[in-house]
Amino acid sequence: MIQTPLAAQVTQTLRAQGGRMTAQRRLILDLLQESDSHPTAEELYALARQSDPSLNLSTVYRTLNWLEERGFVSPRRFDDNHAHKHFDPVQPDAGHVHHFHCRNCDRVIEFSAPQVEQLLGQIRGEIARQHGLRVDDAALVLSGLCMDCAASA
Amino acid sequence: MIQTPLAAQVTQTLRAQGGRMTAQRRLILDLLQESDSHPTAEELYALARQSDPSLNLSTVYRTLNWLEERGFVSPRRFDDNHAHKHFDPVQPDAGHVHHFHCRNCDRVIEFSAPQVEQLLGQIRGEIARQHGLRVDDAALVLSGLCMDCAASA
DNA sequence: ACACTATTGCAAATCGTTTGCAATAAACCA
DNA sequence: TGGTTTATTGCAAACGATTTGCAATAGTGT
Repeated sequence: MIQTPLAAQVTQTLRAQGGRMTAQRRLILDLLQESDSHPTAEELYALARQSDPSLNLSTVYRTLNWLEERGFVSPRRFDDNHAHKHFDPVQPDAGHVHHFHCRNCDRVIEFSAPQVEQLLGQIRGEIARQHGLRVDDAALVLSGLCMDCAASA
Repeated sequence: MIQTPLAAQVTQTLRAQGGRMTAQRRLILDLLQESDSHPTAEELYALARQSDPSLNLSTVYRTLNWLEERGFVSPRRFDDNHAHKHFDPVQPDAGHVHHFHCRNCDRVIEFSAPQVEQLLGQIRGEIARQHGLRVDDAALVLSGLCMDCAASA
């Protein structure tokens, strides 16, 4: 059986923990890996049902939570209002990535910017000292219109 | 009647739009203005009920939404998981503010960092060109432990 | 003071997500 | 290969945060 890298890695972890690789999980994993815009559970569910109409939404959520607990995806909310989580497949090798969120179509685009890393290094220390905080993480989120939405506007 | 700046401003807008300044709204506005850590609706509700036990949670939500629609507060989610909105009173004069979120006590601390503004100026153009995006806004969120939580850890 | 209608409290609905449970099906073993 | 074990599924019901319909209440301009 051909496996996408993600599915292969997950299968290993699964085996090691007495878990089982099911058709549903494989489907969800493959869709997650293909997708470039970090999908929400609903989006993944809609896609998955094209291949397996009997798949249940709660299975999608359970799979995503399982993946999250083991560090294979990380959830993010981009919309401050009625917000659903987007699931971001984690590439262990890639450094810190930042995100752009299209406020029209809800699509998410990843980018990395070395200058940002550098600045964050400074800022973190400075802010930490100034306010007495312990800064563990920094996320930069840009928002606006993606290429497609900008074109059709 | 003594009015906090926020309440005064809101009253003006209210009048201009045929709205009414009620005791509930005044209470919520004053608490919002006093509070330094951007409170959630529930937090505001709990505080407000100390003065007015008959206040209803839906009134808090309605007031916050009304304020949001007119640009007096802006909602933000900091926790990527089970997340509630925090409401951030908007100071028209202050420039772009960024946020620190304590992952232990959920407190939010504002800060401004001119260097970030500067960098964003560069990045925005670069990212925009590179990915064909139109970048309208940028938010930097730091997270970790606030002073109090860091001390007691 | 009166009338007009914006706003309230209440209860029920909503949205995204989670959970209990009995039925199903991977994985391990004879 | 078939049988056993138990992790995983589908379903329906529960969940927490937020929103809504509605009749009762109370600001505001006259």
